[in-house]
Amino acid sequence: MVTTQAASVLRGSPYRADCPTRRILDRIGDRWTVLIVGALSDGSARFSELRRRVEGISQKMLTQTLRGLERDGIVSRTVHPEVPVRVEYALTEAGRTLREPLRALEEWSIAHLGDVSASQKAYDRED
Amino acid sequence: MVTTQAASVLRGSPYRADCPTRRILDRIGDRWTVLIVGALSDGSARFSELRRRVEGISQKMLTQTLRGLERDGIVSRTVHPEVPVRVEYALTEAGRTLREPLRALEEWSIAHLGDVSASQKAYDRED
DNA sequence: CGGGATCCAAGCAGATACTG
DNA sequence: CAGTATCTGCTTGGATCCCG
Repeated sequence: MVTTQAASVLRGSPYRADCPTRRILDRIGDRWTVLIVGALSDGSARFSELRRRVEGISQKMLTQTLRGLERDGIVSRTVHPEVPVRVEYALTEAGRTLREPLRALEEWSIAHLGDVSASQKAYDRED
Repeated sequence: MVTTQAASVLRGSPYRADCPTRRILDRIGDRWTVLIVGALSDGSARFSELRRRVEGISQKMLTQTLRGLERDGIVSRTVHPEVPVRVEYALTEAGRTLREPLRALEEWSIAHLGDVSASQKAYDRED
């Protein structure tokens, strides 16, 4: 989507496809972005190290997500032309400022995980 | 995945599939949740009103997302058995506390949209 | 080591038709 | 009005192979 529909959607009010929040959410909502930003919060890391930190991610998704983050200026990519190539990834300044809102979300998650789980169980039991 | 791998993943450190943040992100990252929560921040609304506020959403996705949010205890659903049925949706207490972290994310988006766009253009131009 | 390219399966989401 | 049900296309993402 966001192809032919995009044009017609652009008319609208808030909560629209062109809304900045929407743009960012499309990025951070992709399941891996937050994990990668989190993994890089401790400091820079190379490709294989990231792959180990973000357990469960495939090589394809790691590459793809990193490209997107690099494109958005959230992550920097540095190639060291050594014998076996070494590539370092790190948060940019913008990336570091993103940690705060993400942490807020994480704290909410931790604080409400119990409530959410309980609510889910209650919902599934009846109905 | 998360099937056979899940067991082996459970050993791990942070950034795992069972991590609370991950659970929440799977929910808010689904493209519509944040928009709906935002639309309900102004107060309760009925189905058709929500559909108008969150422009571009299909009836199916609105229903589906609302069910998920109701299950998570973030949104409440009240059926008024009147002549034409009237269904009111509103944020629960938990839902209201979620507005804050989401707003933080939104503010970051607005603050950095320019940087991100510029970075994207620069990235696309070269390379 | 750090990917790029390709193939393919599963799930997500839109359009449409029907219901209490 | 507020959905449910179904059919179907398209995207997402894993697996695999290959390259500098």
